[in-house]
Amino acid sequence: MTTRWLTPEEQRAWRAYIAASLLLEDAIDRQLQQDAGMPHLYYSILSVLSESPERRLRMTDLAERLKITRSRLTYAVTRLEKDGMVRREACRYDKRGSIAALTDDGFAVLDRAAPGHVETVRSFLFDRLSEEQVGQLEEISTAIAQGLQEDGTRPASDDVPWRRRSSSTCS
Amino acid sequence: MTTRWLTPEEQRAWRAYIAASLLLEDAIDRQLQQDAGMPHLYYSILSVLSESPERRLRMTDLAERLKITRSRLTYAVTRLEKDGMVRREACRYDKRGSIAALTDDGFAVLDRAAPGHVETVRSFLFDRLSEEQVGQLEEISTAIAQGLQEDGTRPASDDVPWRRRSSSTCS
DNA sequence: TAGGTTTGTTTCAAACTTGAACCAAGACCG
DNA sequence: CGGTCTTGGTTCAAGTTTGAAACAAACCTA
Repeated sequence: MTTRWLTPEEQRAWRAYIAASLLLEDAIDRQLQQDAGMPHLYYSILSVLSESPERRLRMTDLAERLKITRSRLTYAVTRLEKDGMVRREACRYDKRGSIAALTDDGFAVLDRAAPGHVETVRSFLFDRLSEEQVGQLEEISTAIAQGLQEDGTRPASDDVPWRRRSSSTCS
Repeated sequence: MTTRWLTPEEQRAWRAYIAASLLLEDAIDRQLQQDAGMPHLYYSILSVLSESPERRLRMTDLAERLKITRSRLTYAVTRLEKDGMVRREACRYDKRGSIAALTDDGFAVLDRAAPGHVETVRSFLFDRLSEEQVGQLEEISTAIAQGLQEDGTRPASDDVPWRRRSSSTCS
């Protein structure tokens, strides 16, 4: 099977995409580091928690939503806990489980940083795109994400069709 | 000035984008780590070098093309040099300069890994998009990248309009 | 219900990134 | 020239990420 190389159009799209995503993440990380003292991911953790019922979520569910590994999340939450933004609680129904809960301090920080963050996302992303493009971006991103989740690191193909990990709310 | 929050459409686009970019980078990093023993960025370094005149480039120019900091590049090149993929050479015309040159070994590794890499990019990205969407992705990405480069970490606005760092080829 | 497997989470070492500080070497200017 | 500013690169410490290994609790299943 000979390789199907990228067409010139694909090349251009790919390179532009790489550059844009690098630059964008960088800009957002810098802004949040400045204004909230934490990188984007950490801010996202607070953000997701703040929108969850009772502002708490099990570690695995949190990792799932953020599309990161559990290990990475453990590290991040440990830091956030040290800073008092998050508190870890035991899960009553499953003694293995551990729940991350947003503290009032954490919420306050999020609240203070949110306007600046939104402004940044707006000025670097949405201000540059037409309404149409925003829709296109969503569709493109969704298509990509979907493809990547279906198989993740697919367990040998002789496995069960595919079962989504059920997320027990646990509280 | 009251914050202009993201509209529901923007929210969706933003979240989908974040998820997609995280997942995609992850998948590509894993594939390359597997097949080439190095993360995506390191592979890109070899790739950019391989397309440069004489397969060599000054550190600053390389960093510029890859949209990364010089510090990050220094670290990466040091590793690649240790692995024999790249060689550092002095710059004749500017004694400060240092040039990264792709070695034959480096080229060989690149050559061997390229098909798998392209295949991955294809299957996770381009196979999921229509021809039209590829064009849209390029336009969107270009718009974003452009906005982010113009100002970078803009030096106080009372500065010179903006001058692109000239990239002396130096050899 | 003992033994084996899966699931939820953390731990650990190695690799990588960040940003500020540092050190030359070129560029400028009086 | 001699001082000063800028540019190209590296260094260093602190922070983050990775992936594999370790654990413990829950879940089978015979």
